[in-house]
Amino acid sequence: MTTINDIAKRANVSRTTVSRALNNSGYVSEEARKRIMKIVEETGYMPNQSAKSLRTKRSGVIGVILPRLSTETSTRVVNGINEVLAKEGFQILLTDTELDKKKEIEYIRLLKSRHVDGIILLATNVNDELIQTIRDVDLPFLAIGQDLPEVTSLVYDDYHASADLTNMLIHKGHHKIAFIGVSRDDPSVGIMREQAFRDVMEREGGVIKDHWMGTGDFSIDSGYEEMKKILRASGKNRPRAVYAVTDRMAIGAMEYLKEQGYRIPEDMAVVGIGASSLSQYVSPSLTTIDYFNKKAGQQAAELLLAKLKNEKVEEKFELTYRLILRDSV
Amino acid sequence: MTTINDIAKRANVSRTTVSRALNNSGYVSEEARKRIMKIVEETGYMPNQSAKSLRTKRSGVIGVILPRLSTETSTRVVNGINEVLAKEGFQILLTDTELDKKKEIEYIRLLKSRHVDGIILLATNVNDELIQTIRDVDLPFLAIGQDLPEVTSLVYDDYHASADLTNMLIHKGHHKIAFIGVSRDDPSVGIMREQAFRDVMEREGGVIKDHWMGTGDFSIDSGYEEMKKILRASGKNRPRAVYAVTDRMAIGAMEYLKEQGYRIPEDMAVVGIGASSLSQYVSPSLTTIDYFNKKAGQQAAELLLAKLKNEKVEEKFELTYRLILRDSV
DNA sequence: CATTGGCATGTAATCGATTACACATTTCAT
DNA sequence: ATGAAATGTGTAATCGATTACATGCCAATG
Repeated sequence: MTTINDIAKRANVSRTTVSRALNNSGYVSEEARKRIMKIVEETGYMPNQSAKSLRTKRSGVIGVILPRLSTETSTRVVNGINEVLAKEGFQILLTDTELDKKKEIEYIRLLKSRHVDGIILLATNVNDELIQTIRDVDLPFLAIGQDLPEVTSLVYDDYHASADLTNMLIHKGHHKIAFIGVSRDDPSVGIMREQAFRDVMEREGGVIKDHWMGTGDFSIDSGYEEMKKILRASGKNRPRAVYAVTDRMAIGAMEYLKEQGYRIPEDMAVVGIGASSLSQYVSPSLTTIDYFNKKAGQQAAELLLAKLKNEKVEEKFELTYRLILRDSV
Repeated sequence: MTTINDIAKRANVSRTTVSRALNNSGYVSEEARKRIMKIVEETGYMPNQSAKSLRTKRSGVIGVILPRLSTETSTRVVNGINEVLAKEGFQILLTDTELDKKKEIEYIRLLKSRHVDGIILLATNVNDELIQTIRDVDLPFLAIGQDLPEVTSLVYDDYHASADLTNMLIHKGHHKIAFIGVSRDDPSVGIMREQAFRDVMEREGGVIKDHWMGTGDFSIDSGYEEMKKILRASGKNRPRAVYAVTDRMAIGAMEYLKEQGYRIPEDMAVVGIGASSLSQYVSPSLTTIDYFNKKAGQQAAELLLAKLKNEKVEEKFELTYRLILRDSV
């Protein structure tokens, strides 16, 4: 492996000059610069990033913490992040918490020790230890998906998105709507979306029944199972629509409905949230809400870059969404 | 930021002893060890990885190079890789070439300069400069998806998978099969799959016509467009089945067929490759081939770990696959 | 009792970069 | 002509860890 010293020797200068030439800092004669660059070309020399990072305290690496590596949402966000960061010469150090809150905290520390320049967290929950850890590591930090106090957060407007979706159902004539949510550990998905649903239903005179309210775990299977439970518990007085807080659960619900011979949307309307690629190609195509995840990733990366340049950035950002009306309603 | 020196001072030992305690190397008295560990706990000290890596030449980071961050195949593979590596305390440094061959090479060098311990490349093409670069960086290296000479490669058995799929179509009574492939830049997908198709068709008396052979670009849209072209060019004597080399293109083709009122599979059978989650939920569900991408990722990671431990590993590995028969045939 | 070897710890070199500071030379304004 | 400013280069310290080598102690061995 060639080092800066090798280059210096071959170019007959000190390594100081090589460093200056490479980083465009200080004065270097045109002559020396050319000589150095030529040798750099020839040898394919690349500065050792560990050494550089040790000295400068910057690594050109951004840590990204995901709840799950294999969901479309995560992938899209990472894609957006990467697009922006790669352009600026940053790399992504990826970690996957597998939805484990302990790991979330552990990884924040780990990334710090790995000298990342900043961290983007796709947050799924909010708790004091997490906030404390983020404060401790004292790095440019960005959260996506949950509103973390005193942390720059990009949040989806879950409340209004959910309210719009519910409203739409009601205005299409559905008053009896089943709901498939998730655990309240996840404030955005588990609480906000449900709250908006309940608020709108109440305001607009919809019918809410306890046994029409299911709780899944984000998976397609859980959507299927919850739908089954709801219909079995309902008997004759069944809901005429079902609102699942994620596309995957909505698609699970659709599967069960189709199996049981219900026609969608005539017998039962179905809606989800997320605009997954699945939602577009299932039959009938699923009405859903697009959260523009990729754009969220891009914006997060841009904000992080601004922070790295010591620009002041606001603390809260609300992301936009779009209702996509399709054939399932 | 606390360093090893801070710990040493507070524990009244030299940093050598702290290092030994932390790495379980050499002798450390039980007493000293306890004192050190206690302070480490209290301060939440984590060794600076840049310094460590500079000295030891190992970073605990594995570079992963993807052709595209946002495909299901990539995601599954990365997921498998991460599962295995995380367990061993490795992190993933992610790069996305956006299908650019230049970047592929650039990133290999970059990862080297970042001191990664090894590289896993999801390869999409094979060329001399690539091989040369891999040889140059001289790192534990693993390729997935293409057979790179003199590089440990995990390859999908594209030829036999494609042959099986074609055979299946023929034995279901389809002799007139359209084919939607991709550019020959990609040996595995662009050449092997087509070659197997042609070989089987010839052997089994299938009908191949030039205007039944399309070339897409992996996207759903391109599947749609190619299907349109093929049917328009065919007139009355149209194919009775279409084999697209990826699920996404198959789904695009299905979209067009459905739009035009063809019944699947009665009027036209459709098959793809990849076992995407889409394939399961489109209507009718798509017959496809599962390449077990996640397992491929796991195996790649395991092999890389073996290499890191200086174990000898073979150069070529053939991955298994599974034909999934669904309703589109 | 002298010697050997295990245990515990410390000193200082080292990894490969950046950078404060010093020094020499050239340029330029007054 | 002269001092100040600009230009070009080098010396050596530094970042935070690991590790070869040295040293001292103590118990066991013959």
